[in-house]
Amino acid sequence: MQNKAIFLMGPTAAGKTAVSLQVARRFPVDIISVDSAMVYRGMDIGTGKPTIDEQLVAPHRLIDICEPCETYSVAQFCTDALQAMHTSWQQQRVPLLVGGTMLYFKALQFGLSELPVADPILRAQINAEGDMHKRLQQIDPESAARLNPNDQQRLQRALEINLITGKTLAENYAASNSKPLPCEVHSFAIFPDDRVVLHKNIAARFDAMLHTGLVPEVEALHKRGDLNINLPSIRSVGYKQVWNYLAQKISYNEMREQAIAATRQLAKRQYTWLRNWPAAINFTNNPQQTLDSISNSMIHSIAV
RNA sequence: GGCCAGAUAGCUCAGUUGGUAGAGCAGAGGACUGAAAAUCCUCGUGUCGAUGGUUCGAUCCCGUCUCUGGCCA
Repeated sequence: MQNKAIFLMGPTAAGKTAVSLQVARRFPVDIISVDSAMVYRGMDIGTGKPTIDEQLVAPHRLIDICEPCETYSVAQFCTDALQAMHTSWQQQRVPLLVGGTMLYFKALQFGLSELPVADPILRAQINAEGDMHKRLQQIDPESAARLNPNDQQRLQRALEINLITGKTLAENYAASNSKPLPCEVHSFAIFPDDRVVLHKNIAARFDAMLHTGLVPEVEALHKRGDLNINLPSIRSVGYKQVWNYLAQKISYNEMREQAIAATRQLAKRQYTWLRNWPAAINFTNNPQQTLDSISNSMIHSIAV
């Protein structure tokens, strides 16, 4: 029998967790988180992590797998997710991949090229030398033309790959065959039809996070001493704004407004991914649709 | 009640020595190969508070009114 997997995608605050738990109550699935922020330990409230009780409904993978001082990555995710999926298949269970980190979904399903891992020392060097766009023009004009001179992050990465491999980005892409996911994928996406509804949900959800102790949670991270605003963990939505509030750079009210706005912007980028998703998606976009009917169609799709 | 300062984009404000206006934020769309909840690109017509007057022409000058701050009573 062909291995199968379910993808459940959707913008933040769309209700993915509730749907995944409903499916888990009715079908033997392992829930694999596809979320670049839930991987960090100690970041629970702000990432909307399933609670301890919720995590008991079904096995949850790729949650709390690294420290906030570490840097997780797409490539690491692909390795970890694939391993978790194999475990599920061995146990005759179906992996249910749930999350909103769309690059992770894409890389997992369609594969990544084999490229060198990030090298912090080399990156620091690249930064110190400055004028990344000009440098890239000299060694990889094609990539330099494609990248915006202001996109420091991608320019840095392109230079890094060049310096390590001695080859251009295109040459690297061509040289390696990216491996697509070796299974049948059933993709679902949920999101409110009405953006106003989503925006309301986002604001209500952030206020709920504040009520349940987001500020003390970030305060604990702040006090550790080994974290800073440049880390991927602390830069994530909500954490960054509370961090700035604790550093007395913004007021409580500004923190709240900015965090909610940042969440909306995140959701907007997630909508862009979903609209242009390269594979067929079973859109489940009616906000009135019950958990039961959504989970029904998901279970039905793999049961046949 | 008197005096002063405001009233311009959803918000905060800039500006026009009189020729109907522009930034930041928010918002919308897009890109996306080891930081991706990141990073980056594109998009700005709004009775310039209301109403009279001066003027070829007023959001800008003058009068009156309304509202909001502040000060004096």
